[in-house]
Amino acid sequence: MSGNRSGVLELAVLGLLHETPLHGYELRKRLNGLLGAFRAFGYGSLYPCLKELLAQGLIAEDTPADTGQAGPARHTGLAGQSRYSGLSGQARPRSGRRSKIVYRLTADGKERLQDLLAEAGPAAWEDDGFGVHFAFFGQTRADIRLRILEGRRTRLEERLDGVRAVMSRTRERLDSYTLELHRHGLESVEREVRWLNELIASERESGAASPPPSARNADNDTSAGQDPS
Amino acid sequence: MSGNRSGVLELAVLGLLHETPLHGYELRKRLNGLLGAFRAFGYGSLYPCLKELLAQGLIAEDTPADTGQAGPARHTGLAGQSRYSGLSGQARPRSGRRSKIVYRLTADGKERLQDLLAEAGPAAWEDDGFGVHFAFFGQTRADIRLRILEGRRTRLEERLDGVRAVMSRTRERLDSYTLELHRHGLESVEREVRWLNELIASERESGAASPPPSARNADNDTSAGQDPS
DNA sequence: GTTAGCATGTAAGGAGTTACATGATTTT
DNA sequence: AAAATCATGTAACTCCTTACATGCTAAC
Repeated sequence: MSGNRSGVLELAVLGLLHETPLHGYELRKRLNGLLGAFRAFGYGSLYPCLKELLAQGLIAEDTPADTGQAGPARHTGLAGQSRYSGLSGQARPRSGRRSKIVYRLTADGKERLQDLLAEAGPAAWEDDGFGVHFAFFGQTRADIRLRILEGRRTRLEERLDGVRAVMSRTRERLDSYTLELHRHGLESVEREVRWLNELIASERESGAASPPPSARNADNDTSAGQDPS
Repeated sequence: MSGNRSGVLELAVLGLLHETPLHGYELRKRLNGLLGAFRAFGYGSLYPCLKELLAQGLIAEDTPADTGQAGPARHTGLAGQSRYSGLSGQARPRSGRRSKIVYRLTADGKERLQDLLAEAGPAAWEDDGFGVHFAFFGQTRADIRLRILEGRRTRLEERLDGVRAVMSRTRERLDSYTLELHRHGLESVEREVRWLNELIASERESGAASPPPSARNADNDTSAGQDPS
């Protein structure tokens, strides 16, 4: 089966494109802005990902005619119908010549994004996955947010237990550097647990009125509408 | 060009085997004890790694009290030893055929380990690499330790700069969750920088007498000697 | 007498990474 | 006109993960 891209990148790309259509280069900058401290992607990761999302029909190339502006989508160029098919023979048979390729979410892509955002399992608790999911909490249902935060906390607490067990079991064998590493690691994890506790508390507080379990699901306009402001 | 294993695992395995010969199963437990909070490996990673280290001649199967036959004594059954003291001791089978394959470092392996420990470049600054290198600081030369700590600190400070730049550049575009993610990430990194500062200070203090640049290199007992029972 | 834990592996593949290659546009 | 930066891509590779397959042995 072809690469079932289910990693961090897919969610990040779909999430960003849900906000506004973008071309690859700009997308990468926003990506690294969004993920900031904890993850960075290069073009060598991004473009193959876009290629495959395109192949799966989750995103589409935006033809110059239909997006008026959408931020940096200025294809002022139109520049000389130069050679677009150099070495690899495959000419890009799209209509207007443009130097940028602007991608937008398709209806399928929006659906897929919703699925990913509704995912509250392991993929959303692990280090990387959690970061991206958290970054898109603004688009995530309140009950899912809570489940993810709690799942993450549980995950970290298991990790704490494991480390503490090791530390007491093998106390005398560890040299001082290893010990210091564990001490610091433990402290970091404990700190993140406290952070999660605060977030959970504030989620519970602000979401006290909203019903968690109801099958609320109301956003899929299949129509193209990338609203042109 | 077989897989030039240059990742976290190689160093961790060589480092652990330098302390004492071990078989795979036990090795993995120590591995996950050593790396504790920040990394975990399964057998599916460990055994292929051992296989390749063996092929490269960096480790060797230990034939304890070889009872004559067996050539390549791969798990020839009927190990009749009494239970060894579980997890704490390395009192292992002192007689008969083993069902375990005990690995030890070869001379080449020791050399390779020294090379890896002397590495103070990017591989030793990145998240994973740093953790392992730090875990073996006890076997690392003092000047290398310092270089690694400083390199790591520089790396983190660059990251801080990057995130801060993004945060001020795109201030109004970030929703509150993304902002909170960045805030927390920033704080975590700042905390690690402070930790590094303390470590660096204490390294400088305690190592003030030792000469940093001298090519001191002094440990190779090629003699084996495991099975202390 | 069957689970639970010890012990060793392999095949397939996932999720990117690195290094490279090329051109267009803007700035100096 | 040169340099910087914008912009898009590919091939090969790395390093590990998942799922599977197998058998021994100790304990309940």
